[in-house]
Amino acid sequence: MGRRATTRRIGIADVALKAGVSHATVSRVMNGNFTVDPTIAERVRAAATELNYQPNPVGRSLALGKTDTIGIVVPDLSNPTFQAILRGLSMAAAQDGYRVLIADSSEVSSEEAILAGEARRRCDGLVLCAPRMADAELEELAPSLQPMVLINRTTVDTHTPSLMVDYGQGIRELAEHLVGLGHTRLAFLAGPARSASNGLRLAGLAKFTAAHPGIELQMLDGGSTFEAGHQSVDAVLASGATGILAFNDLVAMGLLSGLHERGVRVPEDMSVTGFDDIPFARYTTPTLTTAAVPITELGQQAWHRMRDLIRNIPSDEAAGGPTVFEPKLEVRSSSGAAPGTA
Amino acid sequence: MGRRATTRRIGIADVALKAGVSHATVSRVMNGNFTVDPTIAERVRAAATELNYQPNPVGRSLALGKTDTIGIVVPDLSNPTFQAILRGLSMAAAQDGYRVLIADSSEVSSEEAILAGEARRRCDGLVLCAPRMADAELEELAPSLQPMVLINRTTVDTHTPSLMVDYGQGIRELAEHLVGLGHTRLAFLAGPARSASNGLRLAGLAKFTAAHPGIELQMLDGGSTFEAGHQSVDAVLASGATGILAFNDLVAMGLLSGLHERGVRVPEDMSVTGFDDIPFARYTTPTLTTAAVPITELGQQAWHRMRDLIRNIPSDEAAGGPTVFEPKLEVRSSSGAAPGTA
DNA sequence: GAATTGTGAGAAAGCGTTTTCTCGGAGCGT
DNA sequence: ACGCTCCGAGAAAACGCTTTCTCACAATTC
Repeated sequence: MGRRATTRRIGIADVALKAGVSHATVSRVMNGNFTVDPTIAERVRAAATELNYQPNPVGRSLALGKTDTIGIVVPDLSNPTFQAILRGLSMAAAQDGYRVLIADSSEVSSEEAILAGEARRRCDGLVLCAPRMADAELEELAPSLQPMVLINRTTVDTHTPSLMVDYGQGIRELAEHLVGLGHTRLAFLAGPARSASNGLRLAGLAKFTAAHPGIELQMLDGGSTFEAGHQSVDAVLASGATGILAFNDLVAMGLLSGLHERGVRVPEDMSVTGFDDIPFARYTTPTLTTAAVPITELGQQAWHRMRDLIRNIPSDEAAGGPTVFEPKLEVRSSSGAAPGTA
Repeated sequence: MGRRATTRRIGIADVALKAGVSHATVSRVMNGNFTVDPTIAERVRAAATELNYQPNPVGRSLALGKTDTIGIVVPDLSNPTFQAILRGLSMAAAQDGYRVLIADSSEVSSEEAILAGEARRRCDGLVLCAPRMADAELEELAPSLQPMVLINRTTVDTHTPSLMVDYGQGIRELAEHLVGLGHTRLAFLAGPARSASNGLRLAGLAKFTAAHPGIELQMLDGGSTFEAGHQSVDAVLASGATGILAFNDLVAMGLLSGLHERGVRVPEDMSVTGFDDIPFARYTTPTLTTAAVPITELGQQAWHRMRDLIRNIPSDEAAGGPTVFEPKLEVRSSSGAAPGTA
């Protein structure tokens, strides 16, 4: 049995004793059950405040079968995208009296499954961002994680809400934007190879090239970080491209920084675009043209889906497939007319 | 009693039944208690894996009196500083099998106390970042939140570990750095008035001015965000100062961006410094001179202190006052010789 | 005035674990 | 062979709460 090392925290029993009633009555009073004589209720309340009684949430959770907590699994907490999702989720959940437990898988996909399971068991639901997890594993895991909301992933079973960002469309719009500025030689600074969202971008770009046979589009290896962008300066310059589509804003910023060091002017000599529209994108020099993803809102939506799942267990109005967020082209000053254009 | 709406999750009882033993034995096996006949242990393990049994952490927590979870209260999850603390904390705690529950007070200091209490009750300990909370309230709250680790705050009672950043020293070094570059007219773009860390910076600057009677230092109202920095361009230009000490990197970046729009060259016409050395500081244009605070490490340290608190309840080796982190001057290219200097 | 309904509060049964207590039985010494 | 110790496993209590069940007592009705 649990040994409480220190002086026992004061519990419902202490209040009951002090008020001269039973535990049950104290519980009823604390939960606003009105089948209690006002006189007694007052006495209980007085005792509770006097003892500064605070119900133990663990006992409560055990009895109620719920924890008022949801978990979120993210691959990397240092990534602004996941920070924003977490923030949106946390704020929205807090509005409804729920807390958020975080689990950072550190990009280790084997950890994702374990962390997800552990987090789920401690919580009433799970928001899963697992971009690297294999489809098969996700599919297998999904049933045991319900209720769950997926970010940028889907399962075949329809009752797992899914929030997707249309990266393909976004990157396409950015490419079109560059073409509209007269660029004919483009390069895509790709993200991590096994990233699901990178795959979506590639698919979008495939459509783009199909629609624009005259435009050259090179694929450059990159990554998802500042450093990756910074280190790819040479490759970018060697490519001869004048319009660069970076995997995301971080990469674009790294690239911007590297180009500045090399004396390459943006956008006069070269145009650079990001993706995500993280808060910093507005304040780079030059300010960054990007595709804005309403990430915080996405986190918020994740909570709303989760809330629906938790509340009306039978209702399944979200069966209309994944909710898709369309990125919005955000033209700033890192993109401009191609060199040699009037 | 708790009604389980859906089909009951499989519990210890199911395993016991299948293995033909008692709950107790299953528990013993699951916890690696070796006073169990290996034959039976194997049988139990087989039953457990076959049923895919996963112990319910809530029941476990109730029995054990611990949750293997710690809480962190932050004033604003969109602030990179707190994101970094959270990350360091979360990663370090995960190493030891602990999880992190987050509570964002949204800068509402009245919320801080309530959130802190709620989080604490659900967890084994609390890391508190409450820069706006009144000293008296903190002092009053502290006993009920133990074990607790404070960030950038202290209590009079000595057994609450405290992690402090020496903002005063950091801002002083930045100011000295600017003076060393020949600047004689400086301005400090202050942070939120009630912020504890802003107070520390002001104290540091007071020492600075005392030591440098010949140097002019103006105090400008600012804030703690990009926007604040961006909006203070006019005030900065009007001040006539050539060396600007921004409250933090965010403000510095906003200012940098605003100055660029106005055609003011940095560092040729004006030097700008930040504070914190957030990851982005390396990639601004120009790269930002700042005082580096090892924030992630601070989060990590917070966990280590917490771990000590949780493990050896009596031991109190940390009684040597708060741990102070000294910011390290990080000279980059946003600071340079004062205009008109050889 | 006796039977019936209603009301409010205590007793007790969970929720799912861990751990103490207890006890049957095997092993050993005399 | 008897008694003692030791060991392994089941019974049961405990963790702190919620909620059903139950029952005493008061209030109504015929």
